[in-house]
Amino acid sequence: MTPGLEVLQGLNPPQREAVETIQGPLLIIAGPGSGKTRVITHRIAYLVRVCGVSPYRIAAVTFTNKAAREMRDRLQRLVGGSSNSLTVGTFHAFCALMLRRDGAPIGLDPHYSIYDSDDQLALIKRSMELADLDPKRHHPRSVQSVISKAKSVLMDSGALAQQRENYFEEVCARVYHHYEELLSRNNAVDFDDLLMKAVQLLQESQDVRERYQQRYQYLMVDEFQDTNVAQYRLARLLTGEDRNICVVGDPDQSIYSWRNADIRNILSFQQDYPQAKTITLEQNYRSTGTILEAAKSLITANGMRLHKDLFTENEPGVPITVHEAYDEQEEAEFVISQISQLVRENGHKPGDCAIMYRVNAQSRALEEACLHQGMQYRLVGGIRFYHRREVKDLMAYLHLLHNPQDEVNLTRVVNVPPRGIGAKSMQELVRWSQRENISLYTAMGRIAQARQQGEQCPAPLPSRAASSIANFCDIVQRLVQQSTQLPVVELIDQVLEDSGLRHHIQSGDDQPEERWENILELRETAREFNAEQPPDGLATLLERLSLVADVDSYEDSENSITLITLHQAKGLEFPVVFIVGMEEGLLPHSRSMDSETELEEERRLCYVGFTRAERRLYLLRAFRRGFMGSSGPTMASRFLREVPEHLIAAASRKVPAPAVRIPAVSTSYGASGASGWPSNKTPPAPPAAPRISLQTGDLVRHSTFGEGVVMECTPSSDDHEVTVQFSEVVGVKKLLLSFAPLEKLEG
DNA sequence: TCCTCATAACTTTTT
DNA sequence: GTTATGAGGA
Repeated sequence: MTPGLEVLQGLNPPQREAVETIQGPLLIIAGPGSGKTRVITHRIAYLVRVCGVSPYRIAAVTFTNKAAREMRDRLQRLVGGSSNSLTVGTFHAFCALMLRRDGAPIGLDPHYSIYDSDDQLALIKRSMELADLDPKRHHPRSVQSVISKAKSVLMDSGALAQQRENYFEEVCARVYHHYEELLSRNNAVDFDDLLMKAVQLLQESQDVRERYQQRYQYLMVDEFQDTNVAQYRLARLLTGEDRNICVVGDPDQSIYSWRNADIRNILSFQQDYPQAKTITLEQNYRSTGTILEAAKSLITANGMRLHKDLFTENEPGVPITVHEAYDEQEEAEFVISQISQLVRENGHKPGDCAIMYRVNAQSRALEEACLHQGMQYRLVGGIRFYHRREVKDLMAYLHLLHNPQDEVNLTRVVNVPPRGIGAKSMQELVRWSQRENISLYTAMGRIAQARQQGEQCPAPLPSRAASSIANFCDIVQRLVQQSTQLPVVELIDQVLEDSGLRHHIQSGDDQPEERWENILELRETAREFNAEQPPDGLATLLERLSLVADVDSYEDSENSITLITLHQAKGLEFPVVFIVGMEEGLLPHSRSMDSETELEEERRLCYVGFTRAERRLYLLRAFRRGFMGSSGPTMASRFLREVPEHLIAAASRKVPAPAVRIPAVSTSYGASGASGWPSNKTPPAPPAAPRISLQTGDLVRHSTFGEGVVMECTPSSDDHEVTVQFSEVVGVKKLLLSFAPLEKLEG
């Protein structure tokens, strides 16, 4: 056999065709569990080992760091050491590096800071002040989203001003203009800029463009359905004459349109490259027949879709379990006890099991249940590590040292820990620096210098404030000097000491141990790639840390179950999957329910959840769910109804219509068993009052109207309106559940 | 200037 | 149930 040809072994015909198609544009539509990553990595291995292409000339861009890392690991195994010279990374990381190395033609200083969305928001608020806008009238967040959206389609403020469609966009364009100026004055770029400026660079500098095009002869784009216009444009710009671009995606798993991902890129691709070959991967290797069929039924409810015919040769497996709990506590307790049972009786490990939910807030009840039942768990995401205050503070110091023009980060740390430079002093200082037309950092430098030379403070500041500022400035200047010489870990230690941050955190009364742990974790991360020493160590560290999400620190552990949002679960797989909160308003989310396209995205999200499961799938809902403090009744998710009845375990019950359970006046049926409640016996302690649950079709008895059938049960403010068909004489009555003397009949 | 307390406002998903 | 903001007092 020709050396290297074993990379073709074990591939099915379409997979093999995808691997062997190396010339020209290629679109791979890859259903869930169809071996997508396998195809990408084997295709790269094929290029390197069979076709003799230098790894240096191959780039693979992904959407998340996690995907990039996984790809890198697999390639390492397939092509060995030379995989190091492959370019594998996220769009953002790729752009950040390109801009740092080659950003000069578009006037970018390589020491630029990268602002995350929080920094972005802070700067937008400042821009709104400059534009004389009342933040109460226009929500900074909405402005942020308009600006970000504009950037994602490569519109600058001028373009937005021209193409505005309403008054609000006009306002945003004004803010955007100030925002652009502030960014450039701070020598900073936001996430969107990384893409937009990279495109700008490639468009405007022929030299840079040609260099990159020559270098990258083969480009692969993973999760293509999640790319936005800027990312697609970037991919096209990187693809030179050879047009060896291969994009892989699944429109049915597009769940990031809110982040301006544009499924239409797939259509554009076919238009832009009419000669492109399309290969569809339809065989699923992951899930049981039952799970796949449920997922297929669900997704066919969506309108516009690219046709796909998924199939599997796997066993049908066990039916899907649908469980209806009373509230989220019971839901959580059920899930955890179910997992314990699977571990005891079915030979599963806790690590096989994942619980997925729509919003992070849902993890709380699950965590409590884990604690309660002594189950180890790993929470993915949540309050993100890099968003924690102490972590952001330390990061802000590091950013400041690397880029002293960065006023967002300067402002953030100037009084952390408190050193007597309050809002008032800063306001004065800003005003003075503007009059003098110098940056904040320079202004501070002047004050410090005057002080050293025993001169009077040049700025109109109280002497106390002036000396605090001079002090702070001395510290920062000293650290800036050290930043180019010390390895990053030592620099971090120095910062922690000199700034007083360590003392501040450790002596604070807000969970000092935990916060210090977080600092140490950051320090540990820095130590891990300490191999990259100064002078570039700090830049690399900042770049990486600015672009990582927490999924990256995700590690398998066979003793812990996984708690994860549906979004983050994309790309993962688990033998056992629980999806909780299958309720209208949660999944689909209430903010997506009034638009058909958004609703379809919710359905795709649900589909992503279903297709993560290999062997067992559990769908859960609660009749009542806590909602910002108070709790209220819920309606079953329409997605539950889209799962064919015959795939669901007989023991579990499926709700065809809204059902509620609230305290009732009638007590005649006593214990909870009588209400037809699922058999698990864990009603949480407090609810002493008997409860009644009604759903369409239930038989009830009313003290005056007699027996009837429930037609409908809808929640109204604090109560429930029940429509009941009584005898022909009585007719249909609408009743309020809390007042009506209703009693549920079994049968 | 800084800290405490109260109030409001808000929660989708993330590079 | 949370976190961001504001007023008022030390």
